[in-house]
Amino acid sequence: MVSSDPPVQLNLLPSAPVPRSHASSQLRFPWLTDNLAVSEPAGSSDGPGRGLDVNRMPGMVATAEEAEDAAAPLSSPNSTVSSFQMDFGVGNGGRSSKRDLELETDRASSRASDDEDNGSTRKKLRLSKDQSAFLEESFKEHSTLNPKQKLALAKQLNLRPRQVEVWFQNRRARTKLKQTEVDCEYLKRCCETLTEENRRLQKELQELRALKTSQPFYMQLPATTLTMCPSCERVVTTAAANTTNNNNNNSNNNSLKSALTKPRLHHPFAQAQVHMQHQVQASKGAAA
DNA sequence: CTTTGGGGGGCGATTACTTCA
DNA sequence: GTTGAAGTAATCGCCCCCCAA
Repeated sequence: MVSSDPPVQLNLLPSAPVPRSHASSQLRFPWLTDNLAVSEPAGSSDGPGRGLDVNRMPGMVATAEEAEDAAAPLSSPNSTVSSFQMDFGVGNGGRSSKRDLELETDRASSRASDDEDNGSTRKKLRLSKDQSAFLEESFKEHSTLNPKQKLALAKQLNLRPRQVEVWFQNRRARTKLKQTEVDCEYLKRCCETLTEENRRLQKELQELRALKTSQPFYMQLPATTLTMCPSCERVVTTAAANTTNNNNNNSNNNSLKSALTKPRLHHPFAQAQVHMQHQVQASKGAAA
C-alpha cells in the first residue's frame, strides 16, 4: 500500500558482530607508513595551560581510572606511529585480565609521556586525522572491541585505552543517531503517502456513494464490497458471494453476464471484472 | 541448584571543549 | 574580536551479563 521506497539501511556498522575471540588479523593502512608523523591536530597550538579542566585539578588523582587518565599521554600528535599491526582477539578474550592489561599499558604510556604531561591539566584532546581515520577503519571491521583489541589500538595510536573505548562508544552513538534520522525520514514519507492515499480513498468513497444514489438500479444488485486493485491501486466494487439468491434471479444473472462480457465504464460489475482481470494479470506477472 | 555481590562493558544523557562560519 | 552552531571527546549514572563464592 505504501509506495515509498523501502527504508534505507545505512551501512554504518560492520556486517558481522565481533566475535569474542576471533583469529588474529593484521591490518595495515596505506596512509600509515613506518615513519609517518601523525599530523598536528587542529588547535594543538594551544599551550598546556589553556583549557583548564575543573575535573582534573593537579594532584587530585583518586581512582584507578583517574590514575589511568592522569598518567596516560596526551595524544602526542607529533609522535611517530609505526606500522599498525593489529593483533586482535588473541587468547581468551581477556575479560579477567583486562584491568591488568590496561594498567600495564598505561604505565608504559605514562613513562613515555611524563615530560609532555607534567601531570598537570588534562585538556580535551582532538584526535589527529590519521588517528581518527585509523579508528574509523577499525570501526568498519568491528563496532565493538574486546580488551585486547582496545589495547592494541591504543598502543598503535599512542592513545589511552580509555580514549579508544570512548571513541568507539561515541562512534556507536553517532551511528545509531544517523540511522534513527534515516528511519525517521522514511516513516515521515510513509505517513505522507498514507495520508495522500487516505485522501484519495475518501474521494472514491464519496464518488461511489454519489453513484449509488443517482443510479438506484444498482441498489437491487447483490451486496458489494470494496476492494483495492493492486495493479492500479483504485478502489473497486465487487459482488459478494451470495449463494442464497442463486436460484431466483436468473434475469439478474443474464443482465450480469451481458454486463461482464461487455464491460462499460462506470458499471460497477464491469469495473469489478476489469479490475479482477488486472489482479489476475498482476499476480501472474508477480509469479513470473 | 540458587542466591548474591562484584567486575566489566554498553548505552543514553549530558557536559565541556574545539572549530568554523 | 565576538558569537552561536555544530562536532566530538569525555563523564556520569544506570543497566545487564558473567562468574565466583
